[in-house]
Parts: sequence; structure tokens; C-alpha cells
Amino acid sequence: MVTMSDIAFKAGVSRTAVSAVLNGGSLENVRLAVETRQRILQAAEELGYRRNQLARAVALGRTGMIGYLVDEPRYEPYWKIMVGALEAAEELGFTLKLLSVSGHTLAERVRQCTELRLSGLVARVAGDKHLLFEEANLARIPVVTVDEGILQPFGTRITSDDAPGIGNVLEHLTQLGHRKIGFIGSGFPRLYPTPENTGDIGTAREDLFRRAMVERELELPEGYVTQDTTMVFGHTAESALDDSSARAATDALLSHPAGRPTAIFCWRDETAIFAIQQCRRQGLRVPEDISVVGFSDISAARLFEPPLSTVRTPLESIGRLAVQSLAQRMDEAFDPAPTTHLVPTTFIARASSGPVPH
Amino acid sequence: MVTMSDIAFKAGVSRTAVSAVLNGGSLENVRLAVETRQRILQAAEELGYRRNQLARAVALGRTGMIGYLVDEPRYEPYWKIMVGALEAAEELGFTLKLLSVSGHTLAERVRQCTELRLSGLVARVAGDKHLLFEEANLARIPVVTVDEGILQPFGTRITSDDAPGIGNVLEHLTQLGHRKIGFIGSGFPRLYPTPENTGDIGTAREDLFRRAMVERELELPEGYVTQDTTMVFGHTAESALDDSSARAATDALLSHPAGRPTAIFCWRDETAIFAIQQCRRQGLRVPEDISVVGFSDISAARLFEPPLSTVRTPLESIGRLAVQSLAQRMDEAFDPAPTTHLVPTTFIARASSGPVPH
DNA sequence: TTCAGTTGATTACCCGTGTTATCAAACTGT
DNA sequence: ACAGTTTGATAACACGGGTAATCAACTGAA
Repeated sequence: MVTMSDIAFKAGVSRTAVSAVLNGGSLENVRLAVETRQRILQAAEELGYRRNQLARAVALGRTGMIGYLVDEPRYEPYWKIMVGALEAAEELGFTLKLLSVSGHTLAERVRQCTELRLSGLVARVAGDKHLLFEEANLARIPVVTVDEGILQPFGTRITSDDAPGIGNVLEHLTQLGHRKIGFIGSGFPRLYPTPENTGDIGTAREDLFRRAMVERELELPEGYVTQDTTMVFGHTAESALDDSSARAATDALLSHPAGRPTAIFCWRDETAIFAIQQCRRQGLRVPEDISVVGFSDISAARLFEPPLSTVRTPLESIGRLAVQSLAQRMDEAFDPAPTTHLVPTTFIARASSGPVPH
Repeated sequence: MVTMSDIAFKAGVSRTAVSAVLNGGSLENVRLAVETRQRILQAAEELGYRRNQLARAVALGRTGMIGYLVDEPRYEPYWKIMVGALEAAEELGFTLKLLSVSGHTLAERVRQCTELRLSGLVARVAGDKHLLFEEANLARIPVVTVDEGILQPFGTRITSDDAPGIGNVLEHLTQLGHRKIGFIGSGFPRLYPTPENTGDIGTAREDLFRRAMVERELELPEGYVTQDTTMVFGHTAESALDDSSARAATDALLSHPAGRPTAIFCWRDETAIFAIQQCRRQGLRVPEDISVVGFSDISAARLFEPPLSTVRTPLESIGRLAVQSLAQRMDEAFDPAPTTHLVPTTFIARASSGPVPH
């Protein structure tokens, strides 16, 4: 490839002159005649020069690369977060590097991040991230964790604030006359059951649901919360679409001794779809006989029949915010202190929820 | 950050010695005593050294970065291709850089690719790519285009081979007794209607369908091919889920003067789902009264009721092959000659297709 | 004793770029 | 005529690291 030296030779000037011109003549002490500038630009054009951003990054000490780290790409459900991150990155003049933990230890991967001299890291990984933060702090790389229920000791954490969406759902259902509302949770073990930590997302949603019910003075009989345990033992493409546990959880609600609920709120859309299918198998129409509400607003939610009422999580906004927050932290002095940024969820009313039957 | 010079100083040796040790002692003329090696490794460990992959890339002249270029991230439907590319890239020791054209001209973006000194580029972009290839050839960057119906003048092209899947569908339907089979196409204009070029994907599928019908000596009355024109004017998240055109196309088939088809084959899954919904509105049961088959196997296909019979396009395989083919071409001498690699599609029989009604 | 070979390391130059300090020549004012 | 300033450019060093060429000291054999 053509280098600045080649241009300098062709134009009969020094490499310094070339560098100054190609960087817009920003150097204080380097003034060049207009015609020299022209000659250099022309030589660069004729030779087909393309600047070497790597060498530039080495000299400048900043790469302008933001890493986006996921666990297992093939099981990653939230590429929309990455879409938001990519858009924001390009708007702010960064490039996005995709990295996955799969097949390596988290420590190895994060080490790779520091070796690449990333300007920042968006981490969309589950589980314990102490090693990640240790390594990133060593290299003074700002980290943002994304859609993560568990409070981190370091870095910024951006996650969807499920509370407003859940509140909206209960408002919606009560306005339709529903009082007996069941819930199908994630079945995740409560990993960090301290008050500061909200636990994993599934558990958090269940907690918020219970709290919202209490607030509205709605009764929640024992057994009105069941569990779809499909996702407990690792999230795989296969398991995400396994419906057996969701069907069982639905049956448990429908055959509840205190009478079945008139509405079922599910911790994720797939579960809601399975629940609707199981309700139909049991001879119930949705929404005429029973209402079902999901969570996430996956693309299938809108295509399903009936279109699913659900809580939309603002995935793209989360990704955008992650990168914007990184960019901001890069300008400031490095500060690993933990911060949490919540992005509110909103309820999307579609056709799977309706008035309570008499 | 700690550099090799820091280590050299601490261990009381030259930087060359450090470099040799940290690269596994691969240098011919540099032999080091075991204890010196130990001392260097220990110093590196104590100082928390992390090698600078950028500086390394500059010196070595290869970055090991593969670019993945998309048009508009927020409207990109095929992240699964990227997943395959990412997996293959990491297996082969490359990193993946995500780039989007959005907001820039293609020329600008590709220029950025050469400036980043990418080792290869996977291009998932629509439309004319002459500028892309010009620029990439200049920098001798191998390019692979992906899921692209239009034959390119340069580079490797990897795309799904729709023919086998379409053949499977017709075999499946005829075995179920269907003879009157309708088709809902993409409505795309035929952009490159020469024999060498297959046109865009939607048109290609329609052509393959027609040819497969002729091969099997099945009659295709005038008007048995209609069009869902939703996607013609740009692919957006909104338009992808707009069902009005699909419903009209379905109605046209159902009210065909020669009698409605007993099976409808759709060029994409979303269209198939809309077609099923429209059939139901017209009082037809699927699959008892009419069979519907889709194309792509999107995740909603399996969740829909009835689960959609469809042609699965091997998106992840396409991504894997793209990167593998890039890696291979990097080893060889640079050769921009065009090649096409087809990945066969397969039919997935689910519940939306059944025996022809008497 | 001398010379060749081996061991263990360094010096010096390379990759492509950014930037400060310096310099020569031309111009300006007195 | 001469000091001071401006103009136009370069030399030299930095970034972090790869590697061929070289060198000093030691070993063993003729």
C-alpha cells in the first residue's frame, strides 16, 4: 500500500509536510504554501493513498473501537441492543468490534479486549463479571453492562426498567375488569437475594409483579404464580422454543383450586404464546375467555394470532445509551464507580387481552 | 499502559529479548537462557503487561480483522448470517468489525474499510457494488458478498440455493395430492433480467417456482402468481410487518376464476403468515381446507399456529462459509475473479400444509 | 594454541503515522 | 546595513512492537 513517504517522494517534500496536509494543516509550527499543499494532495490522489488508521491509532494512543461482547452468539436473543450500539457508535465516530466469550474463558476474552486497546466495552454477558472488571480497570477501559439484572461493583449498568411496563399491564387489566391475575415466571433461582441486588431479570419481573399487585390491593392466592423453567439451565436456541414447561405452568393455573385466573401475565413472549396455545387446547378462547400478556415484544408477538399484548423493552435505546455513556466516560477521567441507568418499558396493547368474561 | 520497554528495563535486558520471549521464542537468531526467560515472564506478569495488538498489526502488516458490512442495521433481517461469520472468525483467529453504510455513501464506507486495513470484508449490502469492488481491489482486500441474488463482477458470492428447497416443497405438496398451487411473489421489479443474472432474491424464487412447476408438468394458470409488494420500496421494520398487500394477493388467489388453488407457496414467511390469517378471514381452515408454505424459517414460523411449513435458508452456514472463504483467499495470491458458492436450502414440514381436500 | 562452533544476548533498522523543535530564506522596518 | 519578523519547510523524536544482522563470551577439538 501507498504510504505518506511515497507521497512525500513524489511531491518532492518531507513526510512531515504530507502529514500536516492530510490532517488538515492543524499543526501549529508547520505552515505550507498553497501550491505545495496542492501538489501533495494531487500526489496523494494519483497514488491512491489510503491512510492507515492502525498506525494512526498507535501514534495517537486511542483506537476509537468499542467492543461489544456477548456470551454465545448463536443463542444471543438481543441483537437489537447491538443495533442501537452500532448506530450510536457510528454517529459518534467509533467503530464496533464484535466479540464472543464462547469457547474461551471470560478472562481470556477480556484480556483480548485490553490487547486490542479498545476505547470502551459493552458487555452483554451473564454471570459473574469480577474478572472482567478487574481486567478492564487495569487497562482503564470503561465498561457498560447491558440488560443485566444484577448490580455490578463497577462500571455503568444500563437495563430496562420493567416496573413502569408491569404497572401499565396491571392498570390495563384492571381497567378491563380483571381481578384474578396469574403470573408465569422464569423459574430462575434467586441468585442474589439481597435488597440492593435485584437478581436476574426473570426473578426481578416476578418480584415487581408481586409488588405491583400488593400496591393495587389485588389478591394473589398461593399458586397463582407458576414457573416456566425452560430457560433455567442455559439459554439455547432449542430450549428457547421448548414449550413443555410453559404448558405445564399454564395447566397449573387453569386448574387452580381457587378457580382459574381471568388473565395470565408471562415473563417473556414465548411463554405467553405457549400459554395461549395451551389455553386453546383446554377449550378456552383468547381473549374472550382468558387474557394473556407477554413481555419483550419479540417480532413474533405482532405476527401471532391474536397479536400479543406485551411489554416492549427498548432494546435499541439500551444499546444507544450504552455507547453514548461510554463516549461520555472516555472524555472524563477514568472512574470505575458503579452507576445504573434505567430505560423505561412501555405496554403495547394488542388483541390477546380483553374484557373480563362474566 | 506497560510496554515491552518497561519489562526490558525491569528485567535488565533488551527489548528484543522481551519480544522474543513474549512471542514464544520464535526468532531464529535470538536464543535466551532459561532463567532469563523466566525473569522476563515474571517481570511481564508483575507489571501487568498486555501486548498491543494494534502496534503488532502495524509491524506485521496484517490486522486479522474481518469487516461485516450491512446497509441499515435497524432494518437488517439476517443477523444470523453475522452470527455464523462471527463464530467462524473466532475459530480461525480473526476478529469481526461491524460496519454499516447508513448515513454515508457506499464509497465512503468502503474507503473506511481500506483505511482500517481489514484483512477481508463480508458485504451484506443491496444494489450496485462496483464502487465497493473498485476500492477493495485497490487495497487488495478480498470481498465476499452474501445472500445476494445478483451476480457480481468480482469476489466470492455466497448465497442460498433456493432451488432444492423449492423442489422439496413441490414434491411435498404433490405427494399430499395438490395440483393447483399458487404463488405469492415479492413484487420486486426484475432488475437484471439477463440469463447470467438471477435478479433479486424474490424474483429468483418466483422464477425457480415457475420452472419447478413446468418440470413437474403442473399447470400454472394465468393469475396463480400474485404479488405481495410490501418490500418493494425499501425494507423497513415497519414495512416488513405490513400485511395489506399480502392480504390482497391472497384474496386474488382465493377468488381466482379458475377456482382457488389448494396450496399457496409464499416467497417469505411473513407473507405466508398473513396469507393464513387472510384465508381464515375468508372462512378457510389451514391446513384442512388450504395449505400454505413459507420461505426462510424465521423464528415466528415455529411459534405460529399452525407451525409453518417452510423452506429453511441456512443463514449461519452462509456466514461461516463467507469467513472461511475469506480466510482461504487471504492465504492465496489476491485474485478478484468472481466465484459463486451456493448453500442448499431444505424444506421443513410443519403443520400449515396437509393433504388436499376432496 | 588456535580456530570453529555454540550460547546468549544486543544493536540497528523496519512498520506507518503524529508532533515538537529547529532551521533557512525572504521580507520588513529603521 | 542590520536586527527582527514572517514564511515555508525539515530533522528528529515519539508511539509500540517485529526481526535480521551482529557481537561477545564461552566451549571443545585439532
